[in-house]
Amino acid sequence: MSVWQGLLVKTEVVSGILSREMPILGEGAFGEGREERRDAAESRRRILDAAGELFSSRGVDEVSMHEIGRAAGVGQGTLYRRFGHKGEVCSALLGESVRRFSERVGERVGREDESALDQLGWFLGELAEFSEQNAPLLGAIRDSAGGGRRVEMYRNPFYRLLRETVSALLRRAVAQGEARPLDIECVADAVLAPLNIGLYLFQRQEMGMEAARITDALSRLLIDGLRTRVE
Amino acid sequence: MSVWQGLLVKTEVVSGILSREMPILGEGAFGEGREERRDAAESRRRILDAAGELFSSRGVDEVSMHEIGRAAGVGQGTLYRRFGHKGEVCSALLGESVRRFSERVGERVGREDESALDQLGWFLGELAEFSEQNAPLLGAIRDSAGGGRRVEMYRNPFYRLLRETVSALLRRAVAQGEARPLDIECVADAVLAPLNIGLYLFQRQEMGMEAARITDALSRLLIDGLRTRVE
DNA sequence: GATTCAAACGGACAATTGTCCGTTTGAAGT
DNA sequence: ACTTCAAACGGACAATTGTCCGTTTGAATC
Repeated sequence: MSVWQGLLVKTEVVSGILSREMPILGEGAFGEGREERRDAAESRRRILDAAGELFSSRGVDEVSMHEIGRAAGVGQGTLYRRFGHKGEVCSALLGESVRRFSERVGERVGREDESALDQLGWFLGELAEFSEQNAPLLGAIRDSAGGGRRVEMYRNPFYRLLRETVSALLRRAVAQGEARPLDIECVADAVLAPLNIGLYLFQRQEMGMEAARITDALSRLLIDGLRTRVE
Repeated sequence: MSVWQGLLVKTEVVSGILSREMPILGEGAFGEGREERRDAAESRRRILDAAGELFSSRGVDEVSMHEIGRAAGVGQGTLYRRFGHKGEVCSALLGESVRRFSERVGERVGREDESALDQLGWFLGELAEFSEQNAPLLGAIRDSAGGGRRVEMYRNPFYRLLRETVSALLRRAVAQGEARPLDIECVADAVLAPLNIGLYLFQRQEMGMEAARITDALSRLLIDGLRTRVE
């Protein structure tokens, strides 16, 4: 069971590249096959309700899976059948936020009348804002992706959405002569890396940097750095 | 007990900025206070020997802390007194590699006769090579930095060494007019982020990218991006 | 309504991490 | 050599994660 499993989100980002239905995460609809059985659907809801309650009252890190099961009134088998690990519970709880984020991004990044690099700068700001708002859940998701799940972070649909968005913007920027040529696949990951949740929280909380300082520095480094030289 | 505790390494990097003794990690010498008691020193060695043996025969992820203790012939109390968690065992085992790495870097980055940005490009290549060589231990260290230890990754002396090196190079590049002005503190983290072990392994193994492709793309993005425009 | 069975259920169980605490010991001072 | 005690020792114990498996149930079919 993948971390980002469940709900489908219609994404129409960047000239059709992501225009097909793409599973993101969350509670609810299924991609294919039959619908969830009624008891299964109720367990899912009860688990997520209980988890949301416990997380907001005591903090994500302080709540164990057993505790979630107990509060939801379901056994361990049921809990782990629905959500393979705590990261999946957190991913499901993020569903609504991700949906809003991807819609907001889709609206603006779809337009081709605006500079691609400007849109990329705006996108990085939005992503920072998203991380800021959802830091506890994102942190727990990161924590749960260790050992055999180490690469899961980068294979899930949400990260792929981010990467496809950045790739598409870079592609357009290069095609229109706004940015110099580059290895788009590889650079897309590199552009996203400085906003990984671990580093972001460290800079914000331990180094005491303002959010605007971080996004400004990234814009200057990456966006201005990519821009074709004015000679 | 910090992840990077123990051994001292003499670092003379970049015009004296890191010239004082700086604790990095490892087995052996202590920074201050009395020496380790003989039984404690022997426990440490036995633990590290056993861990090294088990790790190389079965893989880091497949070995538990209890197993290490049993193989080393020490109790759990002793094991956890020496190394607060598995990440610290891995850090200690990395000691020798880190020492060689920092010496190699120190030799070249100390010289001011070479372009700072060229040195930065070389440094990123060395760092990628280091990650490649030590991927299993680095991965396990990353995994162990979760929950309450989420920021530990960025506070440990090894990461600080990396950041100081990058900062110093950026500072010199800006001072000499080779790079345009920028927020050095913030950009140093951003420059290092694309080489974090999780992403690096994903690109190498899952995306099938060659090491040279990754470092080339980073050089073009970051180094060329920072370079002052030729007008 | 009865039959059927894949899916869901729950709770015991195994494995791992990390802590606690009563006992032992190295080494410094007398 | 004897005393002293901070530090180290080991192993039981608590907490958490994740799996297994016998039992139950929803819903499609007859």
